[in-house]
Amino acid sequence: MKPKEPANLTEERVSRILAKVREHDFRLTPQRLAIIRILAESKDHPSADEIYQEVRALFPTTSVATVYKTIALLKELNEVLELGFPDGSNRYDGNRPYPHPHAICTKCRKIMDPKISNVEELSEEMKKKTGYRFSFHRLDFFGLCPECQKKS
Amino acid sequence: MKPKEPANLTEERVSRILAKVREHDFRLTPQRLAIIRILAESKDHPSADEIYQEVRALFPTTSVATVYKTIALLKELNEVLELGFPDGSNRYDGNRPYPHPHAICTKCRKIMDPKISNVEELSEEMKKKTGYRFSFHRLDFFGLCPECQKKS
DNA sequence: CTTCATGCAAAACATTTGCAGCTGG
DNA sequence: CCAGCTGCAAATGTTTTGCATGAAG
Repeated sequence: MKPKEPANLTEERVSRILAKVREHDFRLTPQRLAIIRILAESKDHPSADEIYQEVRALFPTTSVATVYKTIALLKELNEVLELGFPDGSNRYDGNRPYPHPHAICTKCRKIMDPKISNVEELSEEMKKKTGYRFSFHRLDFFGLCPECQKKS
Repeated sequence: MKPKEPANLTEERVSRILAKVREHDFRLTPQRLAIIRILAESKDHPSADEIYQEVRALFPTTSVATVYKTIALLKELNEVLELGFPDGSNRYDGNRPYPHPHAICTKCRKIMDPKISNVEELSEEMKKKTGYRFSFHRLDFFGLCPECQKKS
């Protein structure tokens, strides 16, 4: 049993995203609302297909295209973070849509988002050494999660 | 004009990789040798397709499959680093096959590899907070390179 | 010689696109 | 009402796979 976050946190996320959607004059369809809700509720970085399956449970005629288009919309509004992997699998984080470090299990694919200190320092150092002007970053650590360590 | 690395550095990489290929009893075909050489010579993180085009110039009958199989082989031997992106494009680094930070231009796609300090500290902090046992990481900063900043 | 690698084409996947019809505001 | 969204299916782009032929050791 995973301890559920208080509902009001989810609701806060949902209404923040809805506000932004309206603010940009995008339409609020039932499918979009469902996808937004799924992303705001999930703590486990779902894939596009997982989102698709969940929406289907509510709106059986929904197509993958709509899921991808909605995700694209949310990316544009900076309200979802896309985590793409070399094997083609994408995972989405609708709760922390800004760059942050991930701990990713290479066996069960579980992703954790601990808060850690001063990635900004590194960014500053990179900027000085390269002359680039950075707008975002990606920091992932790969290995075995505690459960998978026990099993191996 | 980019200053060419001394040829012996490339040769060092090539023979290190060749040694490892032989050591693991994999065959040394002309195609593999060509791909290894391309990776060792390149300073610019080529894509699979770019490697394919280069090999084709030398061995016109070479297939993409061979390129991918050879890359897979080199990944297995830890002699190439694969950088996958959400859009499906992959880039390869045959010179620094261990995790290291990248500065990636979001416009022209140029990649730089500056050496920066203490990513290990972050790794340690992540380990303490998550209980994961990490084996590698990925750290990329995205933004505009100096040239693209001027143009914009 | 024998096994492994190659090359071709087809398959596999995730994502995108074109378009007719539907619907939110 | 009508611009924008949906759903379907076909297209896309990249990587993988099956299998007959060829070459490394």
